Order: sequence, then structure tokens, then C-alpha cells
Amino acid sequence: MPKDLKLPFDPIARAGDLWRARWGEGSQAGPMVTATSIMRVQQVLLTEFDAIAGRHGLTFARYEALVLLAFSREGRLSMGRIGERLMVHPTSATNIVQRLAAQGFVERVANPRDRRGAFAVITDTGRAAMEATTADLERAEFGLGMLGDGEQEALFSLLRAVRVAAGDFVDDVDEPAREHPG
Amino acid sequence: MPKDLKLPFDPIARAGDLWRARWGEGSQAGPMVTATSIMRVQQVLLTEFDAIAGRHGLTFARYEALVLLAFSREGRLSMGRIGERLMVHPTSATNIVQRLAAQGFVERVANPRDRRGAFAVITDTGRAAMEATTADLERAEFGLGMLGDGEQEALFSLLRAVRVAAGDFVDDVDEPAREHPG
DNA sequence: CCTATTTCAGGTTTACTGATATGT
DNA sequence: CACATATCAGTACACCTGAAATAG
Repeated sequence: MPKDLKLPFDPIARAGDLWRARWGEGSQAGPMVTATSIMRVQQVLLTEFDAIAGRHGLTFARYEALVLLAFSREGRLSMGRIGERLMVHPTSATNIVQRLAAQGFVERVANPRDRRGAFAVITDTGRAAMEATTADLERAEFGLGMLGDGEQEALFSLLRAVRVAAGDFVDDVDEPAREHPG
Repeated sequence: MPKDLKLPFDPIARAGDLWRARWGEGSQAGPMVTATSIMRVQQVLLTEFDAIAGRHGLTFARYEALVLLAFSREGRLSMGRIGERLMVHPTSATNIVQRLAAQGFVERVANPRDRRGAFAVITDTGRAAMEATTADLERAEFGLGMLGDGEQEALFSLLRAVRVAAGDFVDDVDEPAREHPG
């Protein structure tokens, strides 16, 4: 997707100029270019992460599920919890677990306390694939190695404001401080 | 999808804590949480934009194609150019234009100078749908109304560094005014 | 009976690969 | 002939809706 040829100008900034020229200085050209940048950077990162996960037989989405399971206390979670924590539709959770199970990276076991529900349990090979992918992602610095520590934290903080506004969680207290705009 | 229930803590920050606890203080927990935040914010924005575009019979991807056509000098572009400028695969450009054509938002016309190629031309109804969607997106401040001007610019600037590193364009001069040969 | 958990069937969107016309 | 442009067929992935099965 990122073409090999580099443009001699920033295409997003240029789109912003055109936007301003067409819809005026009072238009939301600034937010437009920022939103477009977020889309593009997400695409860049996901492409890189998928390529890394692919070396170990995974997609990034399936890798995330494995990390979730590995981090859980007993290495197992119900479909519902997986969908919830991954913030995906329940049927997507089923789908992802099915693929992982077909690969032998998880096993499905019945929940003895509630036979409606199934658990996904990470296997040893699943754990190995997860850890190998993690090592590669760490080596790649999650695609953000060009940012210094301060920049990385500033970026996280700004994005956090968007997530708070989206209602992902309540910005209660004690979390990393960040000045509040008027 | 953002669940209705808000968590009393930041799930991404918590994942970072777990990451650090498991893989050490020297791990890339910072980049990990920042990358995860980019993914999440992109999802938030795209969901909102798709909902807005949907009110006018569009997806955000198809809306972007219409904007591109409307901004072009004669309201028409070849498939190749569309794919290039939208940074999508040529077959995706074909696919998007086909859907737009089925809706009457674009028309496909032959290129008289190169009969291999087809042009997509935006229609009046396509232009109207694009403008109505634009008005709604502007009203929604592209989902970034919670950021002040300075914050928005800081965010754009940080993301720009990632795009430069990805090779999207050469960060040649400060604000190139016009593309230059060679 | 009503609700919760999960799955299944089927459809949508986007994107890739590989093959194939068609034209330069 | 090689090359470029575009399409088509088939596949994959993630997401959704709606219906069903099963259990609490």
C-alpha cells in the first residue's frame, strides 16, 4: 500500500490546503488533516504489524487475542470476555477463536460451571507464537521508533483525550496528568 | 464498537502496566500503548465517519473517492490515479468506482486518448451527496472537537513524523508550494 | 417464561493475488 | 515484442444482522 515512490510533498497537507481553498479559512481543515493522518498512520502500523505477525502464522487481530489469553490469570477466557476486552463483536470473537483453534494455538473447553459458555485456552504452541511475535514487535519498537520518549508520551496523551471523549472510560483521577483545555 | 459501559480505568494504560510487569521496564510498553491508542482512535473516528457518510448513502471510503473527484480539475480521473491518490490497491479503486457508479454518484466514461483506460466522472447527485456529507463532517469537527487548535496541530505534527518515516513523502522543505520535476 | 451465551447462516466492505483482455 | 491499464475471479479478514440452540 505505501507506494515505493515518495511524493515530493505531504499529500495530506496538500489536501488540507485544497480544503481550505474550497471551503474557507473557517472550515475544519485542521481537524480534517489530523483525522486523515490518524487513518494513514493506523494503516501504516497495521500493515507492519500484520507482516510481523504473519511470520508466525498470525494476523495482528489473532495475536491480540493470544496476548489477552496469555495475560489472563489461568490462560483462559470465555468468548464473551474476549469480545468485550478486544472490543469486537461476539461473532468476531467466535470467528477469531475458531481460526486460532484450527491452528492449534488455542483449545476450546467447556465451562463446567455454565455449560452455555465455552472457554478458549491458550496452548503451548500458541504461547510460543505469541512470544515470538512479541519479540519481533518489540524489536520493531511497535513502528514508533522514530519518536523520542517525550514525543511518544505526548502522542499517547493527545490520543487519550480522544478516547475519553469517545467514552471508552471515565477520566477519573490518578491517571497520568494532562492539562485540560478550557 | 464502544460499549455503553465506561470502564473506571484506561484499559490501554492498564495493558501497558501488565506489559511492563511481564516484559520488564526495558520493554517497549510505551510504544505499545501509543500504537494501540492509534488503532483505537482510528476505529472511533472511522465508525463516526461511516455513520455520517451512511446518512447520505455512502461509506467513508466512497466519500473520499467523491471528494477526490470533486477536487480534480474536470471532475474526472482514471482508475489508476484514483487508486494512487487514495493509496488503495487498483482493484479496490475499480471496486469503489463500481459501487459509486451503481448508485449513480459517478459515471464511467471511456478515455478517448487511451482506450485501455476508463475515467470516473462525478455526477450532480454524487456532488450533492459529497457536499452533504462534508457539511455533516465539518459540523462534527471530524471527531476532534475536544482538542484545542494547538493540540490538534501537535497531534498532526507527531503523526507527520511517523508518515515521513514510513516513506509517504520526502520531508524536503518546510512547505513546498508546488511539485517539482526531478 | 424470560434472559444470557454462543454459534451459525448469510451479507457487506475492503483488499489481496493471479489471470486476462485490451491498447500503447 | 514488452509494457501499461484495467477488470475479473477467487480468496481472506473482520464486521454486522438475525435466527437458532442451549443453559441458567
